[in-house]
Amino acid sequence: MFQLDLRSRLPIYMQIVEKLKELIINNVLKPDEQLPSVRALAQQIAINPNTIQKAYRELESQGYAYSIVGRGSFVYDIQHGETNEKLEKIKVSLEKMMSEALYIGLTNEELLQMVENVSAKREDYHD
Amino acid sequence: MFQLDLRSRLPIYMQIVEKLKELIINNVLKPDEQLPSVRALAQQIAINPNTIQKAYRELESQGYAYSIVGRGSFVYDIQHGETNEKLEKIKVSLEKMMSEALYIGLTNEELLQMVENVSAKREDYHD
Amino acid sequence: MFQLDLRSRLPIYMQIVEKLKELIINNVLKPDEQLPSVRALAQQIAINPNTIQKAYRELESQGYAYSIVGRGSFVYDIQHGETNEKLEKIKVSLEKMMSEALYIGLTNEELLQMVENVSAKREDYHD
Amino acid sequence: MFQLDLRSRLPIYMQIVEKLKELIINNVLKPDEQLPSVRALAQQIAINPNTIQKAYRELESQGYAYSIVGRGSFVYDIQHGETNEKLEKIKVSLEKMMSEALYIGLTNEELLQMVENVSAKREDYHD
DNA sequence: GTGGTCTAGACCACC
DNA sequence: GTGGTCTAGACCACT
Repeated sequence: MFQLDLRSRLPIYMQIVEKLKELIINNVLKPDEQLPSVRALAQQIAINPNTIQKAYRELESQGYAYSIVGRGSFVYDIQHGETNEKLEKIKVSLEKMMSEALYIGLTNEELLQMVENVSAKREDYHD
Repeated sequence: MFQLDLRSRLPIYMQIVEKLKELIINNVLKPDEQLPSVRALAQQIAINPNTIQKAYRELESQGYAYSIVGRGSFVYDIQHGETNEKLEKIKVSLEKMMSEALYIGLTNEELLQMVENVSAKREDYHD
Repeated sequence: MFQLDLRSRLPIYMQIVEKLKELIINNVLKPDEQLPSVRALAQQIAINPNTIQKAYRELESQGYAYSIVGRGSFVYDIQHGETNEKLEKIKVSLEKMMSEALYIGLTNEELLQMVENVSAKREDYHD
Repeated sequence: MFQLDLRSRLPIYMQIVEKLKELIINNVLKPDEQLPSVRALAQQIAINPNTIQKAYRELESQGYAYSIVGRGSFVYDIQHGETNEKLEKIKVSLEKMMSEALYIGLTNEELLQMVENVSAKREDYHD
């Protein structure tokens, strides 16, 4: 589940952030569900607890989780937050990346197909 | 043309890479066209030539340029190369980013609209 | 009345303190009026009595309540006490916060308007 | 300049954050001005560099500073950012604190005087 | 020399 | 038990 690449340029704590965001976005971890404890996850993937905590803190400042001392860390229900700024930023990044993909050889049809796949996948979660 | 953000977290050489990629992707710099010389560009944007060189090396390793000793650097005609790996990578990134955008509130319609915009823009370049 | 946010970073006992202070400040709980008993409040909001007790102790040490063994806890009539220290502290905090608000874009007019609103609200309580 | 209270409940790194925010808000540290380096400040106030870095990171996530590897940390020009959410939050806090101050015994006149003082102080900086 | 990452290990507050 | 703070010390990328 947590396959880290210790040699990657991407810091370990960011890799953990990415993995967890993916689980949250794909609704594997649901709003208000508890994340593994800092110590437990640290032991499980054999990483220093401070690194895990750094990841959780980053997740928190990105609005994907919240922590309560003595209780644990939990998935933030994004419905409660304002996401307009984030959305604008991600739209800019998306456009750049789409342009690059088309340049490299992705066809319009393939791109549209991707959009449909992703959209369909999301709708499943709402069942 | 080269407006760098010296305050960005993104290293300067990577900003230069991004700018050049954008020019290449948007067909401003065409295949086999010569890139500005390291010294010329360094002087133009008031940056250490070493930084420019680093950017050009990175551009090369990403498959967007090639250099001929004693002649200079040129835009790589990506059609000639194998882009499957790159394409697969970018597709993975694109899917992740689309999922995230939908998660934080982008609607399917807005996403489709973005795709159409980007596609339309590309077709213009081919005129 | 006691809507606690179990997801908040603020410890539960401090949330209770804040709520009670709000009720006292807004004259809902009047001087020398009895506060709900530890057990009653604990049951009402489904929280461990120890936590309530801790809140009451904090309220006491902040000068908003006093307790009589065997009788219960009561609202302290702050007019009777020395509030100079508290007042000085809160004035310092207020100035800091006002400066920050102005720095991030609040206008003088908006700030004045806020003062008028708060003042007007207080005068109502005296009716 | 940096008088820390090691026995305070407020973590050291947050005390540093508060001090620096104060300097920024009061225009002592101006936009794009360089903050002391992590190591330099750590040595100056005899605190572990990691703690300073944590403070700088927090300052960054609050939108008051930005850091560039190899260059240093700098004051963020808040004009560039969107501050509406922050402003709404601080307005709520301000109203609560004003109510409390009036309850403890601050008069309307004193409160108005404070507003004028703070406003006047800010206008001076614009000269 | 700059900020950033990571580890190992200690101690604290909260519940 | 939970997350949070702090230290000491090593190593890396960027300029």
